[in-house]
Order: sequence, then C-alpha cells, then structure tokens
Amino acid sequence: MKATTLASNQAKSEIILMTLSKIPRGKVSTYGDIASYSGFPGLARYVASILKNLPENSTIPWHRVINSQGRSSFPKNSTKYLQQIYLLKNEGIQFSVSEQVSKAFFW
DNA sequence: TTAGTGACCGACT
DNA sequence: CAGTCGGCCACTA
Repeated sequence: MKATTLASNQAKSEIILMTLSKIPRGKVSTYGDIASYSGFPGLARYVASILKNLPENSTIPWHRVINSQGRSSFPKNSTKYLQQIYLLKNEGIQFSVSEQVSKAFFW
C-alpha cells in the first residue's frame, strides 16, 4: 500500500462537494478556484467531472460554477447553457452583452 | 498497464 | 480578441 495521498480519492469528492455547497447565493466561482479552495490545485477537470455526475435531486449549486473566462462551459443555446444563465440571473448576477460574468461576482 | 477522454487553465500564436 | 496547443490529473474501457 502506498500512502501517497493525504486524502483518499473518495474524500476528495467529499471535500470538493462541501466547497461547492458553500458558494453563497448571488456569487459564482470557477472550476480551478473550487479545486484550489478545496486544497487540490490542478484538479479543475475533476471538479467538472463531479458536477457532471450530480443527480438531479442534488442540493449542490452547480450553476454557480463557470470556467475561468467567466462564462458557462456549455455550448451556446444548449438547454443546460440557457438554464444555468437563467438561474444565475435569477440570483441577481449580471452578464455582459457576451453572456460573461463580471469578476465582481466571483466568490 | 496503457490509451483515450473531459462542464478546465494558461501560455502562446 | 479569438483560436490552438500542451499540461494537468482522475476516471473508464
């Protein structure tokens, strides 16, 4: 056995999910930042994979997570894309003309 | 074990 | 400013 990691793979998911659930309403964050805040810099793609696998009934605010460009990671006009922006606007987050979130709204 | 993949990121054209 | 490219690391076949 190799005690290479300080946290087991299973615990990583737990910690990241905990961080996600702490994003305050009306704020957004990026995949990379979530990973860093959780203590795992460089695991942005892993954060994304977790959100992708979230069940519908999850309490995790997945819509508050966007990419480093301040934009939704979904293809333009896709159902998920429109839904994410709708939810964020509903929380008071403002977008530029190109559907980009101002850094002022970053967590 | 190796190879391919991804709701990413930053540097570089 | 927009498009490419390489690096990143966990997951899956």
